[in-house]
Amino acid sequence: MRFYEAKGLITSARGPNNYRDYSEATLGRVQQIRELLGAGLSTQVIRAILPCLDSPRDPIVFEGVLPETVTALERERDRLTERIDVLARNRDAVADYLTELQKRSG
Amino acid sequence: MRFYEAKGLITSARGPNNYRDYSEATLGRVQQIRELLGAGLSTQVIRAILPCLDSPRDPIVFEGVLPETVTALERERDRLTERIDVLARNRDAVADYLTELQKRSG
DNA sequence: TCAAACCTTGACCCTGGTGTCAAGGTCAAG
DNA sequence: CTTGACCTTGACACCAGGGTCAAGGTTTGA
Repeated sequence: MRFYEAKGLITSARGPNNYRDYSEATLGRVQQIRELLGAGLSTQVIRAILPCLDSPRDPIVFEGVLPETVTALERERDRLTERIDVLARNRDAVADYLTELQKRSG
Repeated sequence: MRFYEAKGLITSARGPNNYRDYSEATLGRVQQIRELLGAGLSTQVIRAILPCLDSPRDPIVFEGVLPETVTALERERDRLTERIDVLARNRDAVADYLTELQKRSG
């Protein structure tokens, strides 16, 4: 999607035709982005954490990371953990309800 | 929010004034709804799973549950688990990246 | 050469979840 | 009674993520 490009999530090289030329790594990233969007993350959060997600043919860079970036990543990590906790708690509630239902009908 | 009421997530009794009268249980539900919305769930999913989330002063009902409802809940439970897996995987990737950074700078 | 198939951009429209604002009804205090 | 604070509804506008469609350029193949 051009939307992702406009948001700075992916970059595309342009041929002399002005046609977009997606690298293999970019296609892998698109998969990751769709997965994360489907999981409820916003493009802002995805853009923040994308650099530390390994994708095929696109090694992670560890040098020259700003302290500001590190604190932002720590914050996103914690927010992800909170989000996971909320979802897990409610998933467990649904699961418990279902097992209770089965216990009563069994 | 009236939005939640329009979506069928909460109900409000009306006094003779036509003013909304939120019960204590409803206020608790609003908290849950906000939490789930913040975690990236849609109001449709929330409406589906709300009935099996216990809230203060509002016991869960186990009788007269349609088989259709049960399968819907099982589906939502599985979708929640998928979502949690995606988030946990990426959270771990961020965390691993951060520890690797610290290892290199330490 | 010429048409079909593809790409580009830009302009729209749509759905969800929110915020705000105006026009009116209701209530309590002065 | 009157003023101000609250509530109601409906109509907006907003942002995010996405889809579609027209107008124009490019490539490919007949």
